Amino acid sequence: MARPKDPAVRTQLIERAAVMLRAREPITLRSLVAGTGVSTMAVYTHFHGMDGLWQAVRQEGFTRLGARLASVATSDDPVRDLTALAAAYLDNALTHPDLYRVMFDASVDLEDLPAADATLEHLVQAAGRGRDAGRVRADVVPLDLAIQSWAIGHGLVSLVATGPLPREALDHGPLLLSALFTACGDDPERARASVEQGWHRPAPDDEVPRPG
Amino acid sequence: MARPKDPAVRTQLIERAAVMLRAREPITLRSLVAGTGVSTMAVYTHFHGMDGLWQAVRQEGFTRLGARLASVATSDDPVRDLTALAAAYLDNALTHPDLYRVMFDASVDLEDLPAADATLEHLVQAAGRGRDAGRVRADVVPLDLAIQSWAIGHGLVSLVATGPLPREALDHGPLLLSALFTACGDDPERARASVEQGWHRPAPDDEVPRPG
DNA sequence: GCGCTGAACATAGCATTGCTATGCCATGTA
DNA sequence: TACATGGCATAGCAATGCTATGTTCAGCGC
Repeated sequence: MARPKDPAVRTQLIERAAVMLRAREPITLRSLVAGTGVSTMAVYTHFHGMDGLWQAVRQEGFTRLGARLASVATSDDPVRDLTALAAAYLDNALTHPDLYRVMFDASVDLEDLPAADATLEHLVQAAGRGRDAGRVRADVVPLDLAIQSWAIGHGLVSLVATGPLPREALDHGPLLLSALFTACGDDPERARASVEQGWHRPAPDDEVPRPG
Repeated sequence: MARPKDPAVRTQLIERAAVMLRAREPITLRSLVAGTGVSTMAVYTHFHGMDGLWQAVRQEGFTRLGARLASVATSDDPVRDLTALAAAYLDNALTHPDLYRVMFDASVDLEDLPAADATLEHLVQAAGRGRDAGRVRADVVPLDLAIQSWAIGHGLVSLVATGPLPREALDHGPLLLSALFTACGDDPERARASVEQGWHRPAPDDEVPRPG
């Protein structure tokens, strides 16, 4: 009955926005559609304006983060796994700092909550396995432990990626995590060993040439 | 030799920007100077443009945060004090969420680093007293403990103030802090008691009517 | 198979944005 | 008191997000 939207246009614009974000190019309505062959109106048919585009970009950021976390293999050591998830979280944020900032800097509106929850779910699963394995006390709610791990990871990486702390501050991660796991009932030395196994120093930023 | 700048204009503009930020009004060059009696050029003579204004607003945010932290009384229990500083940090961020976002959301440029360091210094002092009092091990570097406390506080409050977590997530603060202090050598029960004394539930947001 | 409907898309123009060029004038110095 | 210098006001610029209007093309009834 009418001409259908081209889904490729939507993904193309999101992808291009992500690329421009990474290249530190300012993302304006006109610069976004320049070179794509579509006009500015496409942004309005697909996203209802620039706000909707940013929301879609945030969604894409959470999707990629979810994929990154899903790629973390689960082992028979849930504490190690939870640490590895936190490390992957940091790594993702440092690899895509601009995308990460868009995800969390702007006020997260209600539309984004499910995406954020899906991210958290990965941590909740690992925390649950930690409880099942007896590594943390039975009265520890997996969601709580997940949130606590998230707060540590987010606090560290946001102070480093877009904040005042130098990159070395990330080295505080293992101590903070093992402190948390110990407080939740794990044996201190065992927690420390698991964290050391799961932790890996985040990779340095990809070098992206600035425009101009 | 020439007409001196009026310092009152500068503080007036910063103050007005903070008020507008709090009222969630969009801060534009023209809306900022509207009603002040000064023209748009004042922003350029005093701040060299809007970027400089935002920088000054960030500076003001750090200044107020520093004043808030300075108002935290020191006691004979450094662990309690460090907790109270963290609680004051959260309280400040929740009382001025928009100012807090401006402080940390935008890339912190080099000009802002001294202000951020001054904030951190309050925590470093308390951490140092904690070490002097033997509450944490002698090999714990005060700066490290301060950064770790900061990461916990910032992670929690930024996920709550401008992020996806509900306000109740702040209740994880005591556990995270006491876990940290315990990991740094304090007696677990003693740490828990000190944290409980220093912690106070942040006050709810001031109700500010939205424009329009 | 054909014309109609209606949504996707292109074009053009709007108000508003941050910024700059220019002129005026107050103020400290000589 | 005359001058020079920099703060401040005015006006206008390019660029921004958005909307009004026109054009085109996919899908349905006959």
